[in-house]
Amino acid sequence: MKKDIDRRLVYLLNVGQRRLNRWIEARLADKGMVSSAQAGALFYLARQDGASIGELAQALDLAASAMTGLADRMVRIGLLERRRDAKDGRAVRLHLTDAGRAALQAANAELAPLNARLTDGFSAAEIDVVARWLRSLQGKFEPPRES
Amino acid sequence: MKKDIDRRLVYLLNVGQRRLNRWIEARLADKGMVSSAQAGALFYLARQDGASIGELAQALDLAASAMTGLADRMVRIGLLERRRDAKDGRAVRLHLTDAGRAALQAANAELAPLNARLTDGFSAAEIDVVARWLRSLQGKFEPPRES
DNA sequence: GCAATTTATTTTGCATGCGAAATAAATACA
DNA sequence: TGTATTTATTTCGCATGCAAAATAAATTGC
Repeated sequence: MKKDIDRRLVYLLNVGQRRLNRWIEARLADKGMVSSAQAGALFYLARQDGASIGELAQALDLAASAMTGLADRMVRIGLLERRRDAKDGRAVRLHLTDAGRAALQAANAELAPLNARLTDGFSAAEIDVVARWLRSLQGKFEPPRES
Repeated sequence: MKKDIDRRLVYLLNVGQRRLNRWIEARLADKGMVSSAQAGALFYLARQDGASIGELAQALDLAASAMTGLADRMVRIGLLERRRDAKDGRAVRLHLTDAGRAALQAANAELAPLNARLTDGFSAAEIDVVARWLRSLQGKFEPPRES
């Protein structure tokens, strides 16, 4: 296990994230619900209905092309509606459908206990450290600028 | 931002992991190197050459089918060799090729400063908390048993 | 010894995410 | 005004990862 030292955090982060995601997916899929990525989009649209692809991509830290695909699938299964922006013909605005709102409620309910589980066994101070570390990654591993 | 409270850690973990991964990929890809997932397999095989698909899947916390695919691609580009186990005809043992060993060295060198960057700005005690938290996810979000 | 079961891996089909190149609409500027 | 550039999104091809079903080689139990 000694050789792992240099990649310990990378490894733990990778595995942790994947484990959590798998767990969420399994939990939601059991009940025929929306996936984890889709839930993220629903959560955001709940607050900002009509957000554009670009806005969502930025909020979820996704490449625009990934957001297009995610939106595609969500439109296909009836959770969202695409509407061309009237003022700016390039932009696409996404709107929750009734089914989307229902899915959001369901996912919200199913995932409500999640945060408690994530913080279980750690003090508030410790969770602060964890959150600060996770946030620090965003600055440290900024996508390379291309301007 | 208030509504985000319930998913803050999920979100930070997701974004943090993806940022880090993107950064690593970009760094390695620039120099025509191996991907992040492939580097993980190389690292493991460096210590356990001849490990089976199953052993690697377990070590990297991947589904067996994902490991098959990863090995496929690595064999295809000449980093690994597949050899049927002589004693157990079901098992496949993976071996580093010379190209694989070279790629490992290169990736090792390129990623050496990574751990320092990951811990930068945090005390050893804080990093311990982070590591403990990340490890705790593995127990809390264990894949559902099916026995 | 051999049918039933277990174990290791593969195949298939899909979602997610990325980067690079292509489109299309708006804006700048000459 | 009309061309050049910028901006928003999409398309394409690919890697990664998962779950479920299929294969194939051991192993168990009788």
